[in-house]
Amino acid sequence: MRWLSADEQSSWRAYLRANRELDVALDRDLQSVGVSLSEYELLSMLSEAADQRLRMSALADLIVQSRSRVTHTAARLERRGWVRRTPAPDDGRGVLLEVTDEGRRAIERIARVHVASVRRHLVDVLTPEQFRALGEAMRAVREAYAADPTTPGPTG
Amino acid sequence: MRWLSADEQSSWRAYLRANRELDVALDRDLQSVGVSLSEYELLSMLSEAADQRLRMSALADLIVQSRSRVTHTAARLERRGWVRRTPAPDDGRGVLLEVTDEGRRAIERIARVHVASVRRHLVDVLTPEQFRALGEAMRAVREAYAADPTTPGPTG
DNA sequence: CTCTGGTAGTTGACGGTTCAACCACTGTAG
DNA sequence: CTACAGTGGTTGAACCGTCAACTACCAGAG
Repeated sequence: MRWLSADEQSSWRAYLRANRELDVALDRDLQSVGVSLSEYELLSMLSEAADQRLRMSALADLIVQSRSRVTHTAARLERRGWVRRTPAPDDGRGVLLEVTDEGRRAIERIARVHVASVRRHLVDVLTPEQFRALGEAMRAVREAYAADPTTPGPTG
Repeated sequence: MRWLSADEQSSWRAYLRANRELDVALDRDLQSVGVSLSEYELLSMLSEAADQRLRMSALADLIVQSRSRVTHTAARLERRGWVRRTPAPDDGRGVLLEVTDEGRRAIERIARVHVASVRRHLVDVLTPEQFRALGEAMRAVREAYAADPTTPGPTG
């Protein structure tokens, strides 16, 4: 069994801790305008979609969340009037989620806060090369994950 | 207000998604031996400490979790007999958490699974340079976070 | 047509995290 | 000594995510 070298250990832990700090910082900034990061992710994917609507399952895949979680999150956003459910025309099982006008206004407002937050805590604290390298590495992780047959993803 | 460029957007999203995938994969592997990632982090920090004991607050800072969360997690691990609370000798408010013999055995067993998991989903899917660059970037994020006066950390 | 296996989404219970109080103790000021 | 602000840690309720079950529907086989 191969353990991690001291350097590897250090990098791995930096990743783990920074990750949590970043999460705390981003969530804190978003909470100040009343949404969580996962709610924001859902809203922003939706707002970028053609017609600002997506199937529940497509949404779940995009933001890497379980279907169940998307259902719950969508229900919360629906209660706030930011999102609306409609049956999918082509598939009787499917549901389309779409942004309401009020939701659209909310997203625009929130996006400013969020982008500033991402810059402040991540993008602007790295050199452009560092940030690019980070992106490269994370894309590689995603590819490996997608290619791994034993990781079916959260389909709950 | 400066938005993110297309490249930045792409890297940021890769980070966000890969992050979640990694979390799912690592947690899944750890669940197979009956612990969560945050339980494991607590245990491993404890087992590396001098005398295998740490103050609750020191532990919380190390693993970047709220004090409240550490209290709850420790209570769970205590119920399993892996960890034990003792009053701190030098500070009447303080509590030392220490690993039990049974806990020590459990950690050794679990560490093997976890290291293999980290290698498989992260370290081994990157080139050594990519992984080093990732570590560098994350260390920079941590430094910036620590230097930021408005991020007091989770002290709940 | 029925049967069957698989997909889309929802539901509710359970378990972990967060949040806001809260208690106990420390240490400094008067 | 008392007063008081600050720290260490715990508690319980509310909240969110997970998990397993479930409904409804689709699609292919016979």
